[in-house]
Amino acid sequence: MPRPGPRLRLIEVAERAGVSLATASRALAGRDGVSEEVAARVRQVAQELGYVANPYARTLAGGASSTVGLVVHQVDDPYFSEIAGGVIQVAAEEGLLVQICHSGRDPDAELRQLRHLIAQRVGIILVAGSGYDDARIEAEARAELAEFQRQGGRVAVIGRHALGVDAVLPDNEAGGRALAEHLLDLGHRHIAVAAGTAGLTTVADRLAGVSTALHQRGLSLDDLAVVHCDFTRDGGRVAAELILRDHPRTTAIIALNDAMAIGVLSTLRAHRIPVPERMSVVGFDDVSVAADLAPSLTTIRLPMTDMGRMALSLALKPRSTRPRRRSTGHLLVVRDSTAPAPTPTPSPTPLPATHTDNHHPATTP
Amino acid sequence: MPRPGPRLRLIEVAERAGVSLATASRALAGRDGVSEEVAARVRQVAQELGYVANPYARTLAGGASSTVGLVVHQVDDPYFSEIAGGVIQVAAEEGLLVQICHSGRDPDAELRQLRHLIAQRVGIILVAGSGYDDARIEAEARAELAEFQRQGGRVAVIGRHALGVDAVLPDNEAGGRALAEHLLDLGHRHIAVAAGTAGLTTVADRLAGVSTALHQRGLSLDDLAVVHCDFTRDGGRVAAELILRDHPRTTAIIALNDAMAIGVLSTLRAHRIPVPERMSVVGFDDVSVAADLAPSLTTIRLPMTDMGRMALSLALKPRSTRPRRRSTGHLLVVRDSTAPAPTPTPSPTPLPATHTDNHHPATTP
DNA sequence: AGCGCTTACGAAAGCGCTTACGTAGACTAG
DNA sequence: CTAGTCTACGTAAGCGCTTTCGTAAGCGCT
Repeated sequence: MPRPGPRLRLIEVAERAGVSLATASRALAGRDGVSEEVAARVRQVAQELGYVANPYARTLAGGASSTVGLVVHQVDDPYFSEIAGGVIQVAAEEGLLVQICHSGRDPDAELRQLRHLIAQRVGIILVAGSGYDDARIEAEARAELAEFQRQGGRVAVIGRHALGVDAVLPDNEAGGRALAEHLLDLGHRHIAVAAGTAGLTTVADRLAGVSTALHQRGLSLDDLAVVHCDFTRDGGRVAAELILRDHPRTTAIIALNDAMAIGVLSTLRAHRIPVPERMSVVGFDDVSVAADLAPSLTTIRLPMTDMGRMALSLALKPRSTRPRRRSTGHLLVVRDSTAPAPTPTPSPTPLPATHTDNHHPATTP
Repeated sequence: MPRPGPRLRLIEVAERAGVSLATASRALAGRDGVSEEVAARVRQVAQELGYVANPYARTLAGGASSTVGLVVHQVDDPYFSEIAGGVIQVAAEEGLLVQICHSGRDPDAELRQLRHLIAQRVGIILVAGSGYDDARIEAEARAELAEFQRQGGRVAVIGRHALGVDAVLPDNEAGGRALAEHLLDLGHRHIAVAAGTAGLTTVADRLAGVSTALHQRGLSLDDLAVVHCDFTRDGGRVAAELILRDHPRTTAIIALNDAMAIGVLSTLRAHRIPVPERMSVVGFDDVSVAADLAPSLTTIRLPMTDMGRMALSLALKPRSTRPRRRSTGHLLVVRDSTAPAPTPTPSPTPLPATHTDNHHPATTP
């Protein structure tokens, strides 16, 4: 088993292979200008010696930096940790390093992190998480990233459309529509939305989908109570309290992500409101615990891990003239938290919930 | 607002401040040998220009690398993502970068990642997650880390004791004991353990705690059914199936982490076995969803985020002669998944569960 | 044979920083 | 007043790599 000595340098490999430093470098980088025979020998020696190039020297000397910077809201949010998992998988396959930093869903902090990553000369920047409804911030971020790309950096984002770079776009609008249609099909007419902070584009997009569905069914938006709180579990708790207080006729709550849905369920449980018999609840994202809640959560499945993989794969391709876009697709997963709307005089035996999937697929397929 | 130009170098800062390159370097690094007056001027200029040192050049030139490598099983496991969150917090405060890689709970992969990080010349290595009951692997890892430290690297681990480095040690044994005592107090006498893979030290330690508690109460281990499966939710599912099949008298299941507990609950629900009325279930870790499950999960709370913070803080201190150890402490959190053991002839109205905490504390305190 | 062209390789110049080492000038000591 | 000691700073030598440039050899062509 090759044990890399204290500091094994390329020159050692080169000498051992009987070639010059330059040739060894070229051989290992797969550049041409080296005969296949010599290249093979160099690789062989490097392998035997367990040589790993010093990335600092390599980058300093002008090679592309092999580290990818990933900006997320918080890694300990399941949505982002799954994305990060996907990114790390691909990075490992490609021999890249992943640096993770937090934006804390704060536009200014995000911009700072972006600048920091650029100053650190990472080769690839990935930004995950909603954009902001703030023209100044978005413009600055856009300019910063454009300049970074002009200097050879590669960028991809997940879930934002206004940055002029390759993007993986979750089906927010379509998912919102599917959620609303599902509830409408179940007969709900008094629907409330536990929405995240106004100003997040993800929130706006999902909400737009909900509105569209209502419109198409000829319902006015007056029937829709929208409550904006934090885009977190605690925000969901607060939102549910507000909905119960201000919109007592509500029979279904759409939480715009699973974290909020968990908060909503928690509040409903505290108020002893049976779900789904008296109140249906839906979430969005399908984080892995959604299937294990009680009741298990009807939600929109987004392929978070794949989104992470896709984002890095996009960034790895040579840059195209126009920004690429990849849609994620989505899937309505109906579980136990939704049921037909209660009739004004509640039926003694409520119908069982429509039920297509009670268990989450294995986490390690 | 300072916008770092294409490539702003230290020499520019030095010239602008009217000093030499060396002086500028010393001033920014806070070395002495520079008058406070000059140092202040240099810092001032650097600030104005938005100068950020090129970390590759800095590291190559012999300065300590400012990146910390974090090895976890999987970031998308809540246990590890919370730890990672803590590490990232401290890193941000200290201006460090965090590189995350996966070991996949595979000893060989972990060793590879370790070597890779060392080859990448990170300055600090943090390893989170159980150790392995494999003398060869542990010895190799130990040797690798010792050599890394000999060359000035800093290391801290979370949850492993055999590596001869600073360690943050979760209260696995004590937690296991507390769990078992809780169930014994509730009158359970036929207890089963859904244990993770044999060979993980975390599993062994927690199990040891359970055994100790049984012994102290004068119970033989024959009353304890231990089933080893994967240390994951799916492992918990399988374990529960086996327990139901092979140990039908069981009235309480100790899952050695929350992931397994979630799997256990899932299987019990599928079998329509009421929890906690007919079967009590406990977990370990208190991941943030534990409070939101149905029933909410009685478990041992470990301060994962703090563990991450502590680990990096330890590594940041100058190395001590003997490895430091920090215990995490633990807290038994009793929720709704545990209740008194059912009497052989089940009482018509089972007692309500002991109940001290039904809600998880806010995620962003 | 002589010319240009290509191919395979080596020599050497940096990349942007840190840090020995050298050297003024300002002291104290004898 | 000279020798020794600090202190504050500049000069220059790398850190380990990539890459430009130069060159010798091999090829086909006139």
